[in-house]
Amino acid sequence: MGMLQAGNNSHAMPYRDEHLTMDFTQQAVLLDSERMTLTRKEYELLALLVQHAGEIIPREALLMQVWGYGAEIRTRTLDVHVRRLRKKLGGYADQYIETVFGIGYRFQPFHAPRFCLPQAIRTAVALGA
Amino acid sequence: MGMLQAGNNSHAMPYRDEHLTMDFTQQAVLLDSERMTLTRKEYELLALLVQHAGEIIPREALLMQVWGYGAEIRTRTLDVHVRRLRKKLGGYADQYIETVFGIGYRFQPFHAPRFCLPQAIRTAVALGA
DNA sequence: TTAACTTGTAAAGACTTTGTAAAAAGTTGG
DNA sequence: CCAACTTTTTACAAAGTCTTTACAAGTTAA
Repeated sequence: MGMLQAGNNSHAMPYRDEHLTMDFTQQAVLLDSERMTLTRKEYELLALLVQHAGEIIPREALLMQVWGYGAEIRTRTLDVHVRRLRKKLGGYADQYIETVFGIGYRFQPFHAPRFCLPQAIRTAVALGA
Repeated sequence: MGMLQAGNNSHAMPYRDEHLTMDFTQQAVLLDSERMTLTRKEYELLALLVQHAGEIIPREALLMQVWGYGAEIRTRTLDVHVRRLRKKLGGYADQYIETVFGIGYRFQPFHAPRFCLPQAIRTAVALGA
């Protein structure tokens, strides 16, 4: 259902749009064909967002999945990491990582249509599943 | 799955890119057509990295495969060997041997702008999936 | 509008990991 | 045994990562 999958998704299908490519097997990210070097936490955060592209991921879920924090922990480290990610995404930052006030963040594929299905569903549809 | 193969890979396919050639049968390495003389450990380290080009190899795996060390052993000998390898790779060192902080090292083929995806996935991508 | 709350940002600190040079230890062939 | 070469250790230096702090800026609801 709405649950985020836990654990290692290194076998997930690669993500690709006009500017961003993400290979979860090789833990490699390209932005306009240039290698992006991300720290581990940055990578895990981006991976989680990208693998749920189009979905709002609550702060709590991110802190849970990436940091293992429970709901009681108060920290600003997520914000700091989002900021660094955005910086590394350059001019596309605002396009890609959207803040959903009071809830969390959402990754949007580049030039996402107004109504956008999550990556997993789009992939399934494209494959005729 | 993600396991590194152990043992002797002298029969593996040779590696070749714009600057580097590696023949595992003859244990011969050429850098810009010049023969590179590597010590045994240097050769084994480079061979292991090259045979898994594009993949991150954890320090532990390298220490296991090349040195036979277990996870408990603390040593800096891997770093020293990487350094000497890089020195012998000259100006291409940083291009070829990437440090993945907190994890290990990764050999990248020269000018590898795109991911090397498995055949099945490349086919799917090519078909527009 | 204002008060309460949420997010953005810069900078600093604590800590861990990696790089490097040099010396010590181990190995090999003559 | 000696000399040359290879490998490992040692001891720091350098670099990287993550978190917190403190405050600015933005958002919402009354």
